Amino acid sequence: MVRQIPKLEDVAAKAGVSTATVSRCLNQPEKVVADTRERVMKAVTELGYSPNFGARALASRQTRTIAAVIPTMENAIFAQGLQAFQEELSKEGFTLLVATSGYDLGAEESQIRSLVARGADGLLLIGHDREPGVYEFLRTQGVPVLVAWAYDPKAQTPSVGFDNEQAMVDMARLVVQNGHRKTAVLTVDAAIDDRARHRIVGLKKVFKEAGVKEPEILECTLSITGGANSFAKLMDTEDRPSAVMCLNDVIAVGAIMQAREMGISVPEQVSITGFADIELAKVIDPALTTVHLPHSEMGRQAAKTLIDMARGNQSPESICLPTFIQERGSLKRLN
Amino acid sequence: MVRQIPKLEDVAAKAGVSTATVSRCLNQPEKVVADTRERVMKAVTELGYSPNFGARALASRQTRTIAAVIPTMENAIFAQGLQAFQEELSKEGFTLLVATSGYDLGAEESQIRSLVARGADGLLLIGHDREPGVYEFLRTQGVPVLVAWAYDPKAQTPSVGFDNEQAMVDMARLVVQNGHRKTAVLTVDAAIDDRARHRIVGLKKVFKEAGVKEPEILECTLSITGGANSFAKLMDTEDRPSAVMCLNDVIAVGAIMQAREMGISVPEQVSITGFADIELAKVIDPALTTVHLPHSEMGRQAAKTLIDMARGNQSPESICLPTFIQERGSLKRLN
DNA sequence: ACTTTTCTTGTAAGCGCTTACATTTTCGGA
DNA sequence: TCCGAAAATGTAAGCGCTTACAAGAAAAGT
Repeated sequence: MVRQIPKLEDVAAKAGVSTATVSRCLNQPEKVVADTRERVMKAVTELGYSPNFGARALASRQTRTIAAVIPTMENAIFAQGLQAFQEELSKEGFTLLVATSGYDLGAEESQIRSLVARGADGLLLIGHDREPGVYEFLRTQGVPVLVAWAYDPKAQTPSVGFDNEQAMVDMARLVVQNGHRKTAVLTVDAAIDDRARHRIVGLKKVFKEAGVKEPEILECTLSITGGANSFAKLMDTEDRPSAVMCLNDVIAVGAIMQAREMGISVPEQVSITGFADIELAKVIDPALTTVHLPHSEMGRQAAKTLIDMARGNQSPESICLPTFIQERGSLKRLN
Repeated sequence: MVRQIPKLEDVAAKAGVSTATVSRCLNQPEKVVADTRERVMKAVTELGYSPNFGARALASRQTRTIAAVIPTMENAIFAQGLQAFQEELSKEGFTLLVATSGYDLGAEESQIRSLVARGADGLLLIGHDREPGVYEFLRTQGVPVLVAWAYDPKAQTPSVGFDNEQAMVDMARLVVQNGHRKTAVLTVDAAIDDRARHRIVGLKKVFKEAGVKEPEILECTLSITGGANSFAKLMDTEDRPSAVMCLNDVIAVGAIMQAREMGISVPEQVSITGFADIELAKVIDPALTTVHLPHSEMGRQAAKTLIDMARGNQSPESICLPTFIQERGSLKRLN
């Protein structure tokens, strides 16, 4: 004999009120007089009642669920931000639906569609780059979308992030000021990644202004191994760069490990810089000079903004959070 | 003028069939003759129809959603497993709802309740330790629960994980075989963490068998800083241990960094071991000798089992995955 | 050709909740 | 004490989908 899951009606019967009153107790308690409210809440507790999600979503046309599609959970890049995002959502009574795309635009699109079909009240995406059709789809579905990890006030989609270009300008300046003239860049595939592209724009600008030869740019997969392999290729030349700017901490860590492997000392023989300032950056030896990103703050602000949007705010302000250079030991001043 | 989101009825009208037929096309296409099916699918595409989640959940009493409550996303401990878990779910058409507890039992319980209220078809939890009331609640709600990161065939709740005790037995044996006689253990709060407790049981057993003095056990918070602080305390004595066994890679990394800070060389002056084999373990110098865990496999198997349970399999088999010692450089053989 | 069986499709009754609107109760003021 | 406004509660109509059952069409026997 299966014990039935109690429904609103059961609570109503037990408390001797109508279902409407029970519903009000749960959703707008101030509209119910204290006496009845207590009676109802007692019945709720005794029955162990918990509202049916589907019914609630159907009737109220909202799920109090926010979805996020991130490239990956495996490396720490997005973890801290996502954690803060989730915590903030949770505080506001929202739950988080997560999917990963593995940096594949097609996979991302199908995840987006699936999550939207799941009734997400809002969607968090990383970066602006994706097929226009996706935005079109989202518009017809009426799902609020927010982009994180980027800041572009001109874009259609609001964003909560930081200025990738400026952040890289800062880093490139530091590298140039430290006397580096022959440099190289290790990046992920910039064709499908607006953040990487903006960073590259920023650093090229600096090199141009400073009248320094543009760095060689090498793409690699986003993993320690990817960084290591590309770094090895880079060092396998006569005329080695004195500084390798990695557009991502994970890649930078791969580079440092490969340097160690090859017996190249960092930063004495080659300087290496990162981007993101994740936990790994402090653990690697030498610790990484990198661009510090406001991970948690970004996650929190994104959650707030998205909830705001889910509640009906059509045109939220994009937010640009500050970044700064976290100097550690992997960048050396040239004499 | 807001463009209305199309519903099943609209598709039915456009295709000239009943709503039931459309529903069948979507859910059991083999029950509809090819000709009509094509017509319906065409209408679906043209209208850009996507079923309403709430209505579907209400009518079919399932959400095709699986929830996971993990201690944290910030450090990499659970990330890899969670990623694999999500990927497997996604393959089967399920979506993942995530929440974090911050290693707080109370927070975990409220997250569990919230996720269950969200209509999760199944729930993944880390470790067995929690209030009986939680299990009671889950039972009355009829939500299938699976425990990961542990394996206990005797427990009520099925599990997909590994033998924490045996894994630590292996590590402790190795430490003892390497000639260490004075050792210490750095662990998280074992009172609320069955995994840590089992690991401790395992290592104590080994020391007892070997007739070696039991290690001093020190608790610390689960973070690099936590590990570093406790390690410092440990080293701040006359009679330092020759090996510090950390029940977690994150703590071990903190210990190694602190050792570096204090000018204590690892493993020459003190050996350090970890547990989990996350990315950090390879990055830290010296690389960590640690217990390798089948993160991805565990995530995948957990997803499969949980989906199976959500589909009605009442009593799935618990799964015990193998672990092994990954030797790197942080454990030294004493002469 | 006609009946029986098997497929397809349609009809309509919910699923459990929210909420506009109707009704009843409460309460202050004359 | 009575009246009207305001507050509290109730009534009932959906929300958009699934699915048991009914009905009609096609296939298979006889």
